[in-house]
Amino acid sequence: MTTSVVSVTVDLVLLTIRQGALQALLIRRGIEPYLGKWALPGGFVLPDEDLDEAAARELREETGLDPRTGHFEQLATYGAPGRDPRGRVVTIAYLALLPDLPSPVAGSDAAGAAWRPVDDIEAGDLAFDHDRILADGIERARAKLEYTPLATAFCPPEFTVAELRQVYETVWRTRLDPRNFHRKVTGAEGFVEATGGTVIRERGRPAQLFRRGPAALLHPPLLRSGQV
Amino acid sequence: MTTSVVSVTVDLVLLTIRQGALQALLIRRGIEPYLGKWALPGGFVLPDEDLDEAAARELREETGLDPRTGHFEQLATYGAPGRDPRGRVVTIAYLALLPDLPSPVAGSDAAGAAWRPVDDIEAGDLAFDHDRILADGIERARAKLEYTPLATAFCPPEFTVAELRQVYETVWRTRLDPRNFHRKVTGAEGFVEATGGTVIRERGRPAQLFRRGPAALLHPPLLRSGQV
DNA sequence: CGAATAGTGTCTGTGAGACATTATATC
DNA sequence: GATATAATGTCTCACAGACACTATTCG
Repeated sequence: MTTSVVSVTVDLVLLTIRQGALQALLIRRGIEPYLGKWALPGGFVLPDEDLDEAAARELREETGLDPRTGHFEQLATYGAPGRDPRGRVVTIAYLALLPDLPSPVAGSDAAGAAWRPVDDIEAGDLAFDHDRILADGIERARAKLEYTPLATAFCPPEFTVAELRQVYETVWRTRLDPRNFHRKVTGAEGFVEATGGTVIRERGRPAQLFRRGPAALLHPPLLRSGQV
Repeated sequence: MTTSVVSVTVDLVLLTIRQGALQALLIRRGIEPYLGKWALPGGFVLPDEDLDEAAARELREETGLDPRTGHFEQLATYGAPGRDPRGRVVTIAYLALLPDLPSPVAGSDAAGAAWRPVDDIEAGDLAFDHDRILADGIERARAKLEYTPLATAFCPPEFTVAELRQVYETVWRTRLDPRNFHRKVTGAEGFVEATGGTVIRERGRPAQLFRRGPAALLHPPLLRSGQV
């Protein structure tokens, strides 16, 4: 039996909603290969580190965020033989859904880091196979909004129904009926809980504030196929 | 930046339905560590092999099956530092849903291989962290039957609605109403297509034969939460 | 007051689940 | 004939989507 000795990295698809657009955190590479190109943040797994730990450490290093903020999960693993010119590198990609951060890129050690609207990133813009990893992450996020309450991961701890609706509209790139959306969100068991507070964003009637509820799955789900 | 040099393997969660039970293919280990213990089939990734290729090769070696039979997808990656006593081994697990095979374990190179009902496999029965990998695979299969037509992957190329229903009943461990199930399956766009043939399994009215349809997702889905 | 946003109510069509009925085979 | 399985139909309730209407703020 032949063993295959390879390097193992983690790469992060960090998604947030800023300025009404779904955005991903990218870093500008400071070393070869792909020097100067944009790439997903990531790095090598340390010898005594579990994969989740490595991803959480990279998240802290790149954003200063605690992985318990928002949502964090393993996405998929990529290991085509030629994906890194330096040799055999297998990367485990992680997906994080984050609220709009006050200090976007706090403690980044990369040459440069920036949030970029995912619609502005075109095929070939990113180093390695990061185009595909990013696309897979976005698709995972879109699908998960249907059956899980993860849209709340894009929101601050307290949010209004309208803000949650804007998350869905931004991620799915659709328009949703505010009245039906309100009824479905407040009717789905454990999706959101009223905090009792209210807030006025611009003008109009004050909106109730909610926090995320305890449900792990949405019953009934909010389907993209419908028009809500 | 420190690189982490590790070995990379693929492990397979192979699921089928035999004798009315959801069963997984296990091999009895012929070498240390865990000599004599049951484990998931798998092996090292070869130097010039993509991960999917390695998993497909292992599938062929263990079962003689072509990966295009049934359904095949990446499940998740496991890499806790102590999961293999020989050193750092990261494993990418794959999930396959297979029809009941005529020759269960054709060309296996393992000391012994057998289909085992998953309900008979208890915590601690399997080597390494394969208990958890198997559990993750079963849960993935259960969830995917809701929103995708993958139940057909457990069936031969032509099957009856009753056989498809038995797949759902076996995987979900529930009873489904045959009449409502028939209406929902034949009503879901692209789930199944009638071949025109009929067959009599034991006695009773002949059943229509179907093949899998072109749909990748079920609209509307078949939800576990309901009673069908 | 009007404009804007938040939230509730009402109506209609469709699907889920419960279950009756008909169809076609074997014994 | 009886029995078993397949397939269709019927009924009721709940939810989805469309959209009218009320509530509460700012200017």
